[in-house]
Amino acid sequence: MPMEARKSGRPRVAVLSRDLILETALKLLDERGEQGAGIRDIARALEVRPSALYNHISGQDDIIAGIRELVSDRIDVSGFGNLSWDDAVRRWAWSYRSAFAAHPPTIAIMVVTPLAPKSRTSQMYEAVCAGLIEAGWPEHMVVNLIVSLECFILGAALDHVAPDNMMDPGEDETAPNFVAAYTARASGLPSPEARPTDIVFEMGLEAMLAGLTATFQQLKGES
Amino acid sequence: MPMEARKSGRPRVAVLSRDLILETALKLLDERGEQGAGIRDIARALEVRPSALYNHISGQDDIIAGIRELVSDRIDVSGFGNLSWDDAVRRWAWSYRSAFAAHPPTIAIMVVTPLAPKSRTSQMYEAVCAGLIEAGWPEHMVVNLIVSLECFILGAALDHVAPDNMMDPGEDETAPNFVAAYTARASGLPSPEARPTDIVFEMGLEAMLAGLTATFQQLKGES
DNA sequence: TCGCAAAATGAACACTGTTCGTTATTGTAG
DNA sequence: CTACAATAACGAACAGTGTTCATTTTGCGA
Repeated sequence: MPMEARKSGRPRVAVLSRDLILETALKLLDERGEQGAGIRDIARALEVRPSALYNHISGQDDIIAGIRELVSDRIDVSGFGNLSWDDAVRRWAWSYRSAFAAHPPTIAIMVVTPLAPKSRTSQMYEAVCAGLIEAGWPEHMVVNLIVSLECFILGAALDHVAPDNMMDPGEDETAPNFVAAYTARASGLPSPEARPTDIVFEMGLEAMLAGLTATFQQLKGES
Repeated sequence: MPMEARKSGRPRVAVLSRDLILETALKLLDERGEQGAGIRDIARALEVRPSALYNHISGQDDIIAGIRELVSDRIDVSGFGNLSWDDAVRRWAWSYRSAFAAHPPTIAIMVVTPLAPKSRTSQMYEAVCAGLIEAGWPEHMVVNLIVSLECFILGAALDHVAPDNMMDPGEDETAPNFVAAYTARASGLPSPEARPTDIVFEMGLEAMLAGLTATFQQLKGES
């Protein structure tokens, strides 16, 4: 750990690598959120100059795409092939939400960044596809099913990082039904430390799975 | 429309207003997307200096929050009180997705920005709450129901602005099921110009509504 | 050993959102 | 009507962002 200024020129021992940069970025995201994980923050944490990072990554978008890969590793696909398809989806969905809720910036980028072939994210999709096809879902429906679940999951991940009271209507006398419903919601929580976002996620996921299960049984009934 | 440089000091006729700034920002977002709608872009479009905007808005976050209000106006709540609750939700959800898909930046901010009392967004929630409560949904469940639908809608809005081929696995031989499912999806489109995101949205929404309808009927059966 | 490539620092760029001083005009109170 | 405070524009500059490119130093392969 050098206490003096590092010399210009190639170091004797490599200081940086792509993986190190990505792991540092993810760590900063975890600790400080989006605002504390910029190029300069990462460079400072690694005790190099910001421009040194560009020898290993092409830019900030590259960092975010790499973080996405790291986060994808946290998505639990172990249920597919071992549990019923809907239980496997439950496990996948909860772990998926949890993985991305910790890193909101990756959500917007993930939705917009083309998938790199042979990436970890690609392998995650492979496991889910294989599980659903094996369970009996028609091939042409599987990707749509995954994406629609993902829409819900990613929206829910964003919801999970928002403050719990951000939808509080206060004492708005122009919105009496909204106020009453919001108040009633708080008194309907199973326990004081329960997060509303967990209730929302379970409600939405179970509704989707119930609907998909009905579709699935209809398809089985037709064949 | 002055052809010469505007003088320093208060103008004889007001040049700016909060509404004008917000409408211009929304227009730029529509035309150029997020990258073409910054403070300097708005100022340039209105032929003033960037700092002049700060007499009417507190900052960029304020602009985005204002845009959110304008976009909320485009959400169609007319079905509530006039249609069955699930048909009203369908109309709301499709218009909601459409309104926000055009302005991705507002999604991230909306999820994180506390709701201002008596705002248009608040009125939108009031209409939805009133409709669902009138239809018979228990008060304590209504907000959770709305938020879970919103999670899906906002995720789907993000999905809708992404390129259609961003999930293309190409010829990845390590992901055969994924490749097969992706290929089969393309051949399963109802028409060549159909957007996959519309299929996804309908599939997910209908699944959620089917599940919620089952829950609703269960609640009615219990009472 | 030599030459080229890699990887670090250094210097600077273009751009962002924002603050605050100056200028010119309006609005309000006496 | 006058004086002063408030308003709203421009001007100048700030702090911060991601990035490029030149220079320096070292590793690696032939």
